[in-house]
Amino acid sequence: MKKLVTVSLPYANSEAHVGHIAGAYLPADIYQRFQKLKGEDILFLSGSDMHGSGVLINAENVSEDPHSFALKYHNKFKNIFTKLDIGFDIYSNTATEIHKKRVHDIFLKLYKNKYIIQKLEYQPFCENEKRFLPDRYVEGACPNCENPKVKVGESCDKCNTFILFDNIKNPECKICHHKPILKKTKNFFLELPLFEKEIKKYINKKNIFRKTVKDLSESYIKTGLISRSITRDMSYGISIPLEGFEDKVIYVWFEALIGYLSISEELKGDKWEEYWKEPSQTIFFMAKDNIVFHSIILPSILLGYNKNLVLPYNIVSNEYLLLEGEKMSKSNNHSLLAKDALKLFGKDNLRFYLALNLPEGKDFNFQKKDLIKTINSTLASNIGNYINRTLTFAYNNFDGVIEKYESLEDEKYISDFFKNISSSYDNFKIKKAVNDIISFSDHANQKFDQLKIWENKDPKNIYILIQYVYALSLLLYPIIPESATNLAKILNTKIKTDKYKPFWGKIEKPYIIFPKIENDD
RNA sequence: CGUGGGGUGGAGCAGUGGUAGCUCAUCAGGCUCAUAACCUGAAGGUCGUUGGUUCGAAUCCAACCCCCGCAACCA
Repeated sequence: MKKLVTVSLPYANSEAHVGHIAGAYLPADIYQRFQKLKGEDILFLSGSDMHGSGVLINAENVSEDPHSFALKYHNKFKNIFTKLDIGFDIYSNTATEIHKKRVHDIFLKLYKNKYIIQKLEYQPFCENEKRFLPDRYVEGACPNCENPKVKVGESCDKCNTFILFDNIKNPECKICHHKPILKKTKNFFLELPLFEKEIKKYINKKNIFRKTVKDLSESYIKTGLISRSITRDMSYGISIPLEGFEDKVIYVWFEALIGYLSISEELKGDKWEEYWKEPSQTIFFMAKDNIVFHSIILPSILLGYNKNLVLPYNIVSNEYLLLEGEKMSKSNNHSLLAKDALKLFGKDNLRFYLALNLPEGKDFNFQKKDLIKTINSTLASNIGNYINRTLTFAYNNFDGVIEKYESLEDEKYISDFFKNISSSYDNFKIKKAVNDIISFSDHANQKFDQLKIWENKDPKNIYILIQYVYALSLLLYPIIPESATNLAKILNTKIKTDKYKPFWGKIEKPYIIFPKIENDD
């Protein structure tokens, strides 16, 4: 079956940190790797979001051209994903011609169908700077408590009043402190209320959604959907495909969502729609702040554009990662970039630790000390040591030759276990799968003791024990592909299935695949 | 009543109606094939508080307490 697996597009104005990886990219990769093992036809994609004021402002700060600035960060993302074995079929960006064409096509179609309409509205404008002022560029005093330092679009720290341009006192331009005026401007609006009924029905039926996804979407919809402006007075971004709007661009959140379609097309050409139509499923991984874009706005765009396109089959969101007990923050220099974590711990140690602790249900506190402890006690001492003691024993006592026997009890245990894991993955319980694999390794270690192979040196026993090693190579592959592949090489086999079948044959000289991390405290 | 999440043995977590679980740490045994690794057993929890629903509540409901995020870079 065809499945489209995507991860939300990262904003090309900063580098990936461990939170990005744990919150979205790693769980998506593990999921898609497993599905590929099962033989599903997976298209796994993402790409950098190249536009938006965040990119523009950051680029201006360092006096760079916004496009080359974004491209620089795009390449950094691409590079770190490759280094972390996030196995995208395509990682592109939203600055391509294909993307622009698709956005224009969708924009015009929605416009023609009156799902996008023009509205005149008044926006704060600074005559001194000769520019429209986005929300937070207008400062003033709170209308309720007179607190002199509030910004439009935020809540007052003191009394929690939400500040609007309509109610702020003594407004001034943040840049030059002149008083802004209201100036008429024409913008385009996406008429979300037209989709409200269908979206409500859609979300209601989606029992596969995690609790947060459902709750957040429902609470967003509860108060009724409102039209949202999808254009901005800016020079950087995707142009509006109508005459007379050369000084405006399409707002980034509208166009970035379309990236999923255009990037599909970029890789698959004319066949891209096959991944977006029945019976294909589309699955979106992201952190929790992106939920409503995917559960409400993307479905609305799809409904308005082409009724044959499927709505998201699942939206898999994760909570946040804390670092050493505190929220990550660049300005406080409290952040761990993915590339630094990679250097410190190594790819598979990092992947394994994050996978075991994915913030699926609640925030997870990433601690370096805990990582070292966890890797040493589970991946090295439990799983790694089991693999090593078994392989070494086979190599030293049986010349690495595993003869075929039968052990129905163990073979059944392993097959049943595989079914369990498969159902965990299919239900997007990735963390549970990783935890279960550790229990599997526990069971294998117990088996080793019970069989007392060092006394009897029975070839049937090594056959039994090696079944667990082979099983581990398959089980670990989605989580730590490189190490699992190395293990498969020792076993002289290849990883290409999610099903367990009895294993025998000649193995290569083993070595320690999962060394401990030296603690240099 | 601003809002979302969370409060489970020393630490980190799982567990959404039916005898409280896992990993680490602690203690006592065992084993020696292995990365001083592995196995067995023990101790340790009034599941934030109070009240309610129920034959039965960590799990459902209500109220309250505490912690974290919700201004900016930022998933």
